Amino acid sequence: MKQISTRFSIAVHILSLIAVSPGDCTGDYIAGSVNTNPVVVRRIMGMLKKAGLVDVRPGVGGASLRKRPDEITLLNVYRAVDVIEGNQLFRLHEAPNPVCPVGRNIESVLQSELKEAQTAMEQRLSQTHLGQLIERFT
Amino acid sequence: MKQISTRFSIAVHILSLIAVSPGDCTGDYIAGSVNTNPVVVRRIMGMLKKAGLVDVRPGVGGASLRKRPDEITLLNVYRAVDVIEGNQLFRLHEAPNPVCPVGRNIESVLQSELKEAQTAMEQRLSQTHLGQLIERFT
DNA sequence: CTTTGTTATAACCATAACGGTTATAACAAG
DNA sequence: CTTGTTATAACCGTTATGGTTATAACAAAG
Repeated sequence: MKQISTRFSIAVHILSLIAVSPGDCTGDYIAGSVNTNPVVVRRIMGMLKKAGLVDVRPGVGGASLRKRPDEITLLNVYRAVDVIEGNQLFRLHEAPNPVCPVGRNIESVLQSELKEAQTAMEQRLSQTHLGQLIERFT
Repeated sequence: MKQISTRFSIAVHILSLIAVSPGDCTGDYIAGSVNTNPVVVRRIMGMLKKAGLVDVRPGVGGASLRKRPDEITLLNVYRAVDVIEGNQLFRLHEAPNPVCPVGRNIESVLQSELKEAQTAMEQRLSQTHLGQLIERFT
């Protein structure tokens, strides 16, 4: 991966729209604001639904939040859209040579060290919630 | 991206090997410890060289560090192997609809917020240096 | 000068993620 | 029954990735 997928930023966009104009949030309307295909939007809304963040029903247009905006953190969204694999931001090369002291230990050493870096990032994501963002969409 | 490329973890592996057994660090030897193809190793060593971390010369086998292990942080390595694009971990969807208040502002709002999360991660990477790692390869 | 072991790099390939697109089915309300 | 919607499968072009082969250039030893 060169970059984390736009699914994340699109998901934040979607949730912001629902928070701001709960009335008209059909897939097509949202797609118009995001500037992408409605199917892309619905795919992501399906993930947000599965994560318990939004309420969408087949057939009936419009979506609604299942939590208050200040209860939805960026980390919640990030997790919902399944944007990194197996909750491991860093991929490690596999099966280094166990005969070599470096090869034998690098996996566990890096694992713990990189996990801390990942946690620092996620911890920062958890400090921002949707409520703070929509204040800035005036 | 689902995950950050193994180039990063392989680069740390390479640098650790050079720090620990400076003598025999040919591309083939390193590839044996990493358990991959020598060309993959040399590609990454080329990046480390370009970043000024390592000294390698065509023809002559063996590599050496250009800085002390405690002067090489994980962030230096991470930057050297060019593992994320344009120094932006998070990719944003482009050209949201400027007519919509959300579409008009989401880019800048997310940009600043996500940059902070990214910085938190990188800041943590910068706190660990190669010297600390090789202590743990006993 | 030639041989040997190396670095450097281009080229190619299979795999997978991504985001867009079309098509089809199912559902709800008027 | 019609209309507008959600849900989802299927396909496609683009790109990153990591492995592989091949070729050139270089340096040291003989």
